[in-house]
This record gives sequence, structure tokens and C-alpha cells, in this order.
Amino acid sequence: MQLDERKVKILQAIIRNYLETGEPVGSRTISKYTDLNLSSATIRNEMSDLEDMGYIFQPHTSSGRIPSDKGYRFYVDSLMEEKVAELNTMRSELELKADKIDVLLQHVAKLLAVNTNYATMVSKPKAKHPKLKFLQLSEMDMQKLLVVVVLDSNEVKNRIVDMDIAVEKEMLLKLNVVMNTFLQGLDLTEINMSVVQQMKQQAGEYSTLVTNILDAVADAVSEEEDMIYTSGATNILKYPELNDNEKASKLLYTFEEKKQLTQLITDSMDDENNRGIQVYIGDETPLDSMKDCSVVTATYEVEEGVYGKIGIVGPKRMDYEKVVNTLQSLMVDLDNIFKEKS
Amino acid sequence: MQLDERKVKILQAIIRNYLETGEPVGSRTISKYTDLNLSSATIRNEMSDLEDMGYIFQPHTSSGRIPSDKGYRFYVDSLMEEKVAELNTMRSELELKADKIDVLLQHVAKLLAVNTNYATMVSKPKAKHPKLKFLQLSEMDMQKLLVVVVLDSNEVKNRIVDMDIAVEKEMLLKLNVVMNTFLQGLDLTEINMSVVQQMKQQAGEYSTLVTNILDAVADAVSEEEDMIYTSGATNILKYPELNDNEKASKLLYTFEEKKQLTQLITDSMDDENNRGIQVYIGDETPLDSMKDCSVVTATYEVEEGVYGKIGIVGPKRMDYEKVVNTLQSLMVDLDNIFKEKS
DNA sequence: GTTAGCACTCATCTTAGTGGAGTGCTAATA
DNA sequence: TATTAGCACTCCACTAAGATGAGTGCTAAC
Repeated sequence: MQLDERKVKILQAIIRNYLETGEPVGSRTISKYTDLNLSSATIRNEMSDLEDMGYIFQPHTSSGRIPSDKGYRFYVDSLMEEKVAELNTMRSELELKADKIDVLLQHVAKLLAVNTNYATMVSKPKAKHPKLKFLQLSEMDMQKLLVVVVLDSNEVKNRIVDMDIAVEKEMLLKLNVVMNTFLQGLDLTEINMSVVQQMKQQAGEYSTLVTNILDAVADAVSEEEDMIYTSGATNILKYPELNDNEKASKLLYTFEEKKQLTQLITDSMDDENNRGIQVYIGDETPLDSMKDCSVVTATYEVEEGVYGKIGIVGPKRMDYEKVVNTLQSLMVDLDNIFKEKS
Repeated sequence: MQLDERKVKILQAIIRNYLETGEPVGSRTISKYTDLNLSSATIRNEMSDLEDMGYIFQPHTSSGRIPSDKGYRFYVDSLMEEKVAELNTMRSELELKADKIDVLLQHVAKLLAVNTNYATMVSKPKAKHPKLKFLQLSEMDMQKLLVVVVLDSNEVKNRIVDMDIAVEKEMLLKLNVVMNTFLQGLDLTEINMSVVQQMKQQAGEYSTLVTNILDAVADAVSEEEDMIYTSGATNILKYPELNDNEKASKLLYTFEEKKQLTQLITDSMDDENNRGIQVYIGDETPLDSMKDCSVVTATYEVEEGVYGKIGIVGPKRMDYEKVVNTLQSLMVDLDNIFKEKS
């Protein structure tokens, strides 16, 4: 059997209607509210076909139909085709005041959640191998040394290092210069034993301090915690089909913990093909707690090799059209914001 | 009528039982499971008295009794009396590596949530008027200046300031010295126009830069965002009495937003009498979304004038005894951790 | 190929009935 | 006088039995 044009129209009508109401949709509804001018009986025949083909199914005998995962998939795919062209032009080249990026991304998550009424997540763009821009060593007190690490992305991190022996001001200045000379522009993989040895040599009796500082730097650079901003998790409770209190609970927990979300995002990010907008329906999502949901993610590229993801989690009867459009226009907005700022 | 010893015992038995089961408790239950050896009829009479006095009530005619807010209040107060003495010795003097404090507090929130099965929150200790320990100005690139602000509490913040005119390395060093000389040890209220003027004078043509830097410093010092760490918010769904999906939703939202939590905590913190452990029952809580809950908070003092709060939110039938004990022992643990670290 | 019509299914809502836990009251007892 | 046993009563929670209605599948006619 083949999906002719009429079947496609009916399928789309069924899905759209279901997205609105959340109720199984019957043949009479479709026959009344479409421009097809077909009787309910005809629709019934077509629906029966669509069911055989696996696009829709009945939750119980003699109820209306709801879209299967395959049905959603078809809907999304046909929707996507129209959008893909635009999407390719979407790369936002964001390089902005990095100290505000946390606030911004949190804001984006919130905005998206408020606009869509779904749960959202935004991951912080992270370079695979961030390079060091410079270090700044300052004495906090007799025993403590403040190490400020500035990355190529203008991200600033700081660590406090214990000093076993008192270090004179001049020595500190010298250390500062030495370490910067050696480390500037390097990423973690490039800081090898040879480099370390040379630095230690120059530091003389303070070579242990150098080791401690390097540890702190490595720690700061590789820190990954809290890379994800979420919002609207409570929106999940608005959808009866997710609200069986077992599922909702698990889902909310996933959002609270965030750890699994990181996995979801990094998983989908490693795949080079997964740029642009991606839709996971039901079982397609990598996370167990989301098997009854749909997840839409979008990748954005801040600069060469630095990607972040924006994701939306909602019920399978998600308003895919709106979500995709919102994601897109959000990207454009982001683009503008970043351009203004930089 | 008076609360004689027997009434107290019966009231406590009722509350304990209700805490365990979550069901209204009847006279027969009490007569069987206490060492009072009274018949259910006697208990009934006493219960009737307790109801008249407002400590318990029937959710509907001829059902068992459940504690009223007043009943909980009595229970908690009599519980507290035993504990207050210990509590006064509890102040933990935490001064630790400030860069790890975020992680630590998040961990505390989680630990507490896992142990109690309630929702928890921990506020970051914040001095009313934090003093500046020192500043560190570094050049990021031609147009950007990195300002690192270190507070008395060893907290480190950074801001990026735009430079309109290029600044020479030497000038930057000088500015660094000048600003530190003037600002070290001051809090925001002490940086007055006189101080600002003197600094500007020394800075000569770079006086606008000084203004910008000061703005950044003020911004960094007064920043309050994300002062609260939460965990276990999803535990709320475990309690049927909160799970009417309207209430649960609001509660979870409160935890997601955190803004209101800040209010709850700062509200209770301003009151000088509210040190130590505090219990809000039902309507006593300042937040609307928690009118059906109980909230237990504990204040901890890091150093003179620097307080933080730990809070637990759960159903009114909270296991107050356990919560209070847990909060206490957690304090002790914290104490030890901080002592090791500092 | 399309449609009208009819018998059938099944979730949902309503209603009535039942059981049980619990109370209040009264009269008897220690 | 305080305590207790006993009984009538209340009301929630649960179940079973219709009633309703939306929706289907199938057949025969157009």
C-alpha cells in the first residue's frame, strides 16, 4: 500500500488535531474539519489503511486514533524538509562578554520555556580543547595563592592554591611571567612533560608550587560542572499523558540532577551529522525517563569547533511546528544579541 | 480546660502515629499502641477535649483525628525544648577555600535531601557588607580589562571592563597599586565620593576607566544571583497530601525559580531572634506555595556577621524529630569539614 | 470509489449499595 | 468520680450495575 496524497492529508489532519486536543481523534472529526469533503465512512477506510501501515493506532478498540511514533516521525520529517534550507544559514557567531554568558543562557532557557510551555535546557558551549589565554597569580595571604585562568573564549576561572613556603613578591612576579611565557596559547594536551620541566627549572626552589599551580589550572580548564541550564521543568506536570506521577517524577528528577541531560547533549553532539535541528520521538530518545516524550534539540556554533545545544522536552503530541519555528527565531535573536555585544 | 500529662501523651501519640501513616488516627489505635492502658472510649473523651482545645481535628465527621497547625506547633515546641541547649553550641565556624564553597553547599543540599526525603535548600553565607581584600587588574586584549575582585571571605569574582583608550602596561600596574591602596579593606558603603575623587586624580587621563572599574567592582560585590542551592524538589511528589497537582506544581515551581526561596531565607534571616533552628508550620510559612507544608530552617554562622541558612520543606506530617536531629548532625559534620579544610 | 446506516465496542460517568473504621452518647462499673 | 462497654449513627472508600456517547467495522446501495 502506498501513502497517496489524500492519506498524507488525513494523517496530517489527525496529528494536528491530536496535538491540539490530546484526545484520540475520530473519523467524524476529520470529515468535518478538513477541506477534503469526504464522509466519515471514507475517512474510516483510510484510517484503517493508515493503521495497517503503522502511522496511527487505537489506544483501545473502537476509540479514535492517535499517532504512533512512526506517525510523528513522518510528520516531523515532512515538516523539516521545508525548514532545512533556512537552518543551514543559522550559525550564530557568538563571541561575547564571557562573564555574562551564564546569565544569558539561563535567560534563553527561561524564555524558551515560557514561550513553548515545555521543559527546556541549554548547554554552555564548550571547546573540546580550550586554550589558555593567560594566567594571573596573586597573593591572597601568606599561605594562599590566587590563580586566575583566562581561556581563549574569554572565560575566566579561579582557583586557590596553598603555598607551603612563603613566596616573595618579586618571585611571584617572576613566576607569573615564566608560566605565562610557557603556557600562553596552549591547551591541556600541549602541556607536556618537557614544558613542565622547563618551567620547574626556572622556578628553582618553588618547583612544587609550579606543580600545584598546574594542577589547579588543569582542574579549572577541564571543569565541566553545571554546563547545563534548565527551565520550565514544572511544565511537565501540565501534560496529563506524562502525569502518571511515576513518569513525571522521573522526568523532573532528570531535570533536577542535570547529569543525565549532559549525557543526552554530549551524546548527540559527538555525532558530526547532528548539527542543526534534531527531533527524538518516544523511544528514539537516549534517556529512559524520556521514552514517553519527544525531545527537540538545536545545535549552535559559537565559533569554529565550539558548539552548544538547546533542547526542548515535551509530550509526544508536541507542537512540532511551533517548537521548530521558535527554536529558529530564538537563534536569530541570539545572533543579534551576540553581534551587538561583541 | 488544661493540658494535663495524659492529654499531652495522647496528643503526642496521635501526632507520631499520623506522621508515620499519613492517615487520620482513631481512638482504638491509640488505646492499643500506647503504654497508657486506657480503653478506646476514654481516649475518645480525651480526644474530644483535645479537639475542643484546637490541637486536633477531624477532616470529616466520624473520621479519625489529625493534628492541627496548633497541634504540630505544640509538638515541635516541646521537642525543641530538649534540643535548644545543644543547638546553641552549634555555630560552625566555616572559613574554607571559598572557591569550593559552591560545590560543597550543593553537596550539603543533596545529602540532606537524600537523608530526609524532603526538599532542601541551602543558602550561601553572605556578609551584609563584604569588604574588599584586593583587586587585580589584567589586560585581556587591547580593548578588554579583566578585573578580579577578592573579598574578605576569600570569595573571588571577576568582571570584564571595556577600555575606550589603550592603556600601557606600566599605567596598568600603577592603577593596580593605586586602587588597591585606596580600596583595600573597605566595603561598598565606605567607598565615598572623596575616595573616588582621590583615585581619579591619581589616574589622570584614565579617570573614566576608574569609574568603569568601580562600577564593575560594585556589581561584583553586590551580586546575589544563585545564592541558593536546592535539592530533592521532586521528593514533594512522594507525599499524597501535597500531590494535588496544583499545589505540587506551584511548589516545584518555587524551587525551580529560587527567587522566592531567597525571599523566604532573607526574611527569616533579618530577624536577629531567628538564629538556630526554626520551624514554620502551614500558614506560618511566608510563602504562599508552602501553606500546606512545613518548613524547618537552621541558621549557621561562618564568622561574625556572616550567616547562611539550611532549609527543609516537606509535608506538615514531617518527621520533625528526625529532621531536627539530621540538621544538627549535619551541622556538626560541616563543622568538621570546615575545620579540616581551613 | 464513495456513502449511509446499523450493530457493536468500550471508556467514562452516574448511581446505588456495602463494609468498615470511627465517633458520640448512655448506662453500668470500679 | 473516672473509666469502660456497648450500641446507634456517620461517612468515606470501594464495588457493581446501568446509562451514555463517541467511535468503529461492515454491508449494501448509490
